[in-house]
Order: sequence, then C-alpha cells, then structure tokens
Amino acid sequence: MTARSSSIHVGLNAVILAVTEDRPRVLTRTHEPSGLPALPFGPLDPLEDRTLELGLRGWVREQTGLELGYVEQLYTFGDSDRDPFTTANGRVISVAYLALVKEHALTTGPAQWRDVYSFLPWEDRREGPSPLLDEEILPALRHWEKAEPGRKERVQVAFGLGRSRWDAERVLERYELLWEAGLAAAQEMALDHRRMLATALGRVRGKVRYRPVVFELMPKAFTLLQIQRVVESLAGVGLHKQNFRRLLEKGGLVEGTGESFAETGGRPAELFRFRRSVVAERPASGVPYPSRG
Amino acid sequence: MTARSSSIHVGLNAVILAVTEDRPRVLTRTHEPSGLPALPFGPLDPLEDRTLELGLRGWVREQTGLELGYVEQLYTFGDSDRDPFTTANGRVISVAYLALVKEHALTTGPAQWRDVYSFLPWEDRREGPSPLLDEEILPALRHWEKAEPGRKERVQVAFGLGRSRWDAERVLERYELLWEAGLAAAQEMALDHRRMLATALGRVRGKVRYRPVVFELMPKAFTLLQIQRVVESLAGVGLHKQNFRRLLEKGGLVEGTGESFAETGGRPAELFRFRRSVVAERPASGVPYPSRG
DNA sequence: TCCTGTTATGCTCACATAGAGTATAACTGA
DNA sequence: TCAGTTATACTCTATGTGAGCATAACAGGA
Repeated sequence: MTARSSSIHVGLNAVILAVTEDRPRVLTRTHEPSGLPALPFGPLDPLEDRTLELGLRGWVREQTGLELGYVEQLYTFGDSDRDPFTTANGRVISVAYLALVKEHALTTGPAQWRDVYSFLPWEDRREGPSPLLDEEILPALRHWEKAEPGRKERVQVAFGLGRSRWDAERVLERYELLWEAGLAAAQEMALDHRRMLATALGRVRGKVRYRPVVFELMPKAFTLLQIQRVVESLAGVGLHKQNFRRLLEKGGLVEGTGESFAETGGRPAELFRFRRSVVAERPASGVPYPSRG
Repeated sequence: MTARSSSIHVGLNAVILAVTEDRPRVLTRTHEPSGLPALPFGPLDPLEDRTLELGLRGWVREQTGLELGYVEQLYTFGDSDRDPFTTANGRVISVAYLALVKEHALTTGPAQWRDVYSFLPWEDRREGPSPLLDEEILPALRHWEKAEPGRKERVQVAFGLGRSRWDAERVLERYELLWEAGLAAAQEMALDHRRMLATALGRVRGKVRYRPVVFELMPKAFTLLQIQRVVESLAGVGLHKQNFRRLLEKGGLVEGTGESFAETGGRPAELFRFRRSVVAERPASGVPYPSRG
C-alpha cells in the first residue's frame, strides 16, 4: 500500500470570492500548459503545515499577498481523469477550500479577479432567466433529453421547469448536467476548476442563508440596500426589498450606527453594522431570501 | 514539490450508519496498534480506482461484504497530529465518506456494529438531556469557562443553555469544545475517528431535514411511527407525533400501500412506501422536525 | 418654489405553516 | 367488557412569508 500511494500527490486549491460592483468575482491565475484561467493552487508541505487550512493560508499569502479571513473546506477532488497533464506521472488529489474576502481586496503578483458569471452565465437570473439559457441551452437540452428516459426529469429539476422551481443552490447539479450533455465547452477553465467553482457558488448560496457569512464580504458599515445587492449578486436572483429589510432587522443581525449615507440620489440611507453578538445568541442566523417571484 | 509530497499518504475512511432497534449504529473494526474501535479504512489505488468513491465502495465490499447504497463525501482530515503512529513515516491524509445502509445489513469479516451514542452519549436527548451532561460535563465546563473570556458564550451556544436552544446539528462543535476542555477522554475511538463520527452525525441530522435520505435506512414498507423512530434516533430528540405525520403526508414524501401492520398491540397502522417521484418534483424535500419542547 | 424622479422606510393584509393539544377509532389481552 | 395501547383526524393559535401600498427625505430642473 505505501509503495503504491507514493504515486499520489496532494494539493490544495482555493476558490477565493469577493463581490465588486454587484458581481461576484473569483481570483484566478493562468494555467501554464493550457493557457486557461485556473484557480490558485499550492502544495501541502507535509513537514511544515500543521493543518491543511494553515497550509492553504500560507501559500495564498505568498502567491497573492492576501490574508484570508473566512475559510472553509469545500470538497476533495480525486477523479483519475481530472488532470490529464499529470495523470501519466501519478494521481493528483486536490482539497478545495472556499474563502471570502472583502471587495477591493488588494492582491500582488499575477493573480486576476474575474466575474464568476462569465464562467457560469446561466446562474445569473437577476434580470430574469439568462438569454443564453432560453436561446441555446434549453433547446439543445431538449434534444439530449430524448436519448434516455429520466433525463427530462433531471433537466426539469435542475433548471426549475415544469412544476419545479429554480433552486439557486443547485449550481453543481446544473453544471454536471450540462457537462454530460456536452454543453459546457465554452467559458472554459483549466482542469476541473469550473466544477470547483460551481461547487463553491452552490455552497456560498446555501451558507449565506443560515450563517452570517455575507458580512465577510462587506465593509464595516453599509446600507441595507448594499447588503441586499451583495446577497442578490451571490444568489443570482432579485429579492423583495421591504421584506429583506424587515427580516434582516428582526433577525437582529444588524444594528444602525446613527450615521447616514447620501450618495444614491434619493433619500439618504442609514448605515448599519453587523452585530457580532448574534452569532452567540442565535444558533442558525443567516440572511433571508424573500423571493420576488 | 513532488519530491516532498512523496511522503504524503492518502486513505479513505467510511462512516457507515444504520438504525437498529431505535439506535443509530456505526460499523467499526479494531485498530491494531491501540486496540480501540476504529472506522473502516482502506487505501486509494491510484491506478485502479477511477474515483475516490468507487475506490471506497470497492474495499468496503471486500472488507465487509456490504454493497453500499447512499454515499457522500464528508470531509478530508489532514492535521499533522491526527495519526501519531505514522507521523514519523510521513503524513496521512484521510478522505472520509458517509454511507447509509438498511438495518440488519449483513456483514462479513471482523467488522462490528456499535451504538453511535456510546461514543457521543450527550447527543441522545430523547429522554431529556443526558444525565452525564448535567452531572459531569456541565459542572466541569463551568470551571473551564472561567479561564478565558468568550468560552462561556461558546458553551451556551453549543449546548443550548441560556437564551440558546439545543441545535441537534452542532455535533462537531460540541465534540471539539469537549476535546479542548479535556473532557473527551472516555468512550474513545482510535486516532481522530471520533471526530469523523461527530462530523457524520451532524451531517445526517442536517441532511435528513432537506433531502429524503431517511428512506435509505428504512425497509420498503414501513409505518409512520417506524419512520418517526428512525428520525428521532438520528436527531437524538423526540418529535411531535401528530404533526410529524401531518407534515410527512402533506409533503407527499410517502403514500399508503393499503396494507396494514398489526404487531404493536394497539390499533393497526397503515403501511407506507416512499414516493420516489417527489425527488423530481420538489427541490428540497426532507423529513420534518416538529419539535416537542 | 414646485414638480419629478429616486431611494428609504413604515405599515397592512392575506395566506401558509408550525407547535400544541383534544377527540375519536381500532386493535390486544385480562 | 374494560383497561391499555397505538393510530388517526381535527382544532386553535401564534408566527412567518409574500406582496403591495403609502409616506418620507433627498437631488435637480422647470
């Protein structure tokens, strides 16, 4: 066993997300063999890194200058075909982490922020279903459905057709379906990194609902509309403004600072801050998703 | 990097759960160096196993004769101190999986079913808070709290004291707190396997609520009380019977078979079966948790 | 100054849902 | 026939959610 496992290599990938100008961004680099955008990758130093997470924080700091705040383990990717460039030399297992940083986080080195929805365009439905979906994806899927029974059902659930509703969290399910159907060719990333990104987006969308993680993406003080825009950016759907406010305030997640913010053209908005103490008080406190049709 | 990573070993652990006689059980083996109960462990064959999950299914079949049904990846454990026996020879990373099998699943070989709550006794609150909690754990924690500010808050959230409510899903949080406080010595398992078990229990408790995974643990036909008992076993809390039935039926998760089951001494109960089609219809269908105080 | 456009904020209403309890039905065994 | 046990049907109430209306507070132009 030990003889064989010596041909296994373990690495760490980071999906680092921020929200800038109402768009979720992901930090990328260029993957050398292919020239495609890729997620930052670093090795695990088995002697120095006490935990996987500390290892990750270390090389992210070195590669990009970013000091990560919120970090959580996402998934471990280990399919044998995930890295065609190194399969010949042995297997590469990658433990992927999700990290959230504040907008305008400064980075050094060759890393680059890119729009998450440029890789998964059908996931942004703030202006209604993406035209790409109705004009290209769904027509193509209608063909693909016919080849096997059961496929139609999967499409309906994944994309919220028929009696099903669009479920913002099923990002990975949609991506894998499109991959199977051979429709995921455009908007490429290196290796299986688009799958990692889809996993990450699904995870934040879920997490935001029941843990106060949005605040990791916000400045210290913010208006309620600003926080709503950030949630909408991630969720990819529009939310009902008045209900969002009501639920957020009632939940005790935020408190007014007394100051106001008057750069929007309309009535000045009150500035709020995150009430750190709710984390202790309320077990499962997240931000509400009052849908808007 | 490649030279160094050759001292990293990758393995797979399985947390295989079943519910027998109203108790959740976990499949264990004996860990040789220590003689303690341990979770089944197997290597990843980098040449033969196309995916990590297929590798896991393979060696579980060989070691125990079990053909796993529902399987999901749980977490990847890689702290440097997690395996003191092999740290000297290099780092062992373990990808842990959760699997659910039906009660009375037959196994071959030296594997053994054990009561999950024998390792995490404070997690079973069906008869009210565990006496162990009130008589030993909480008094000891009150001492530990005083040493540092913020600890008291953590204890309250984790164990549902003060204004907080007991949150059945915070299994790992409780375990890690007790570990830090030096109160997790008894009921031992090998290495960090008790942490894996805690992770698994927390995960099923959550999953059962929003995905129809309980049915993986049930026979084909069952009464509503039987399914309630299984949910209660996992959740570790009692549920309100009438509301449980109402919500389950309204959710469309089950349908009556017309037959009835008359071995309980009282009025015979109708037998139900799982409606597989809801998985397609309703995005997030799980079993309700109507609490009972 | 007044009107228009824009954003912020307060409030109401209908409806669905969850928690809790009561009442009745259908069986077993003494 | 009665006590004990489990199953099942309802009812009542508090709370939560989706949706919309109304008003407040600013800017800028007529």
